[in-house]
Amino acid sequence: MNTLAYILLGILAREPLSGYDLARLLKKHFGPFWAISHTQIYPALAQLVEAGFTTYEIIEQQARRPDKKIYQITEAGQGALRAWVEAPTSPTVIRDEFLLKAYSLWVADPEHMQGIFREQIALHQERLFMHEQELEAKRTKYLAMSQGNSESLVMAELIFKYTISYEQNYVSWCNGVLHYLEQREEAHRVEEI
Amino acid sequence: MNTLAYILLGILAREPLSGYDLARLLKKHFGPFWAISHTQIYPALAQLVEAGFTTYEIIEQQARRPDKKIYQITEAGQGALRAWVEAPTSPTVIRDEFLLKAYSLWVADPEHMQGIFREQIALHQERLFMHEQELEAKRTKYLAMSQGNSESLVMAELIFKYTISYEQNYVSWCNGVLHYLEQREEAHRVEEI
DNA sequence: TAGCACATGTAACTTGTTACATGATTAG
DNA sequence: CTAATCATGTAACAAGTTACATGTGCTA
Repeated sequence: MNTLAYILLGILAREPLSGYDLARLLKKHFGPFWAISHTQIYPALAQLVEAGFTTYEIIEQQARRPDKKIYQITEAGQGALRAWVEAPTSPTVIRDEFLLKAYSLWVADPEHMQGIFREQIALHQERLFMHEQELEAKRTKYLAMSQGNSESLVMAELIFKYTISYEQNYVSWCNGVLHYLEQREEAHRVEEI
Repeated sequence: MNTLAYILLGILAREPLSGYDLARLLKKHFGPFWAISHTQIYPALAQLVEAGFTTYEIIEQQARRPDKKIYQITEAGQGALRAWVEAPTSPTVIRDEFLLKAYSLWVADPEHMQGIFREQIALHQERLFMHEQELEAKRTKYLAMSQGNSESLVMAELIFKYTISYEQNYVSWCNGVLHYLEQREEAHRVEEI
């Protein structure tokens, strides 16, 4: 069982879903911080079934669509998920290609790089906006249901809070570099006169 | 040429180094945000030589140590590096396993999870401290050399600034979750009475 | 005398991405 | 008529990790 398998288990612990639905949910909620393609999901689900952590039932579809397989977590699966959550996590590596480019920024054209940084800022601001909207959506959903499993919703909220602060930090860093680049250009111009 | 090759080029553009030295420098400076093992570095360097982006000279070692290969960036290599830096970067995925565990936090034992979060906080605080120290070291190095390629040092500084703010953000988020867990425990205790 | 620093590499394995494959329905 | 949505999968490839391999000199 690898991380992907536990991600799927974590979602199935909230509600039973098909592989397709899992892919969609993952793209929407986890897209920017853990991209998973459907080609990974299907073998992983088969693995989970083989390990006895999930079962599935085939739903015959109307309108002659391909049959659905709805996956459900088993008790063994819940135990495995819990063990994974409680186990120590090895330190994360960020692996951000853009930061590495920034490290070699000095070899590139400064004016061009201002454009590149503006692009990145726009991208992360868009993500920020998206996450803020999703947080709002979760909040209203949370208020609507006064009973039930509210804790799982609180955790989803906390994840969005993290991604929001992450994107805010990213944008403000990019802005800092951009200001540096602009200032330097200014200084160069003064030198020339 | 993949990202790894350009990372190596980016370092070699600053100073010629051996594979072993590259591995050491990468571990020290890039460790927490782009881990690279030496087993990846050697084939990548061979690839760079084949592409004509680097050359190397063999340095015979005293004390009967294995011979060193010192790699140097070529003009073609500098061009390739620049093209990579100036090219648009596809959006980063964070891929943080701990966040995914947090998403499934509600299935685990709350008291145990407080311990897990305290561990993470300690880890990231340690990293934060490390980065702050390295930033200081870069600053003194930067002030010491009044001439030369100061811009590459400025960029290295900016990277450390990013990692520092990243870790600060991470720690403060973990603290938020921890407070939530503590509060919830408190509430449960009151309920019981 | 055990382990670490130096120095370079290969091979097997795991994980993730891209391309391919099928096939109906519905909206623009 | 083209693209998107629904729905599941396989296969080839790229990237990254772990284990193995060699050999000396220094330190605890």
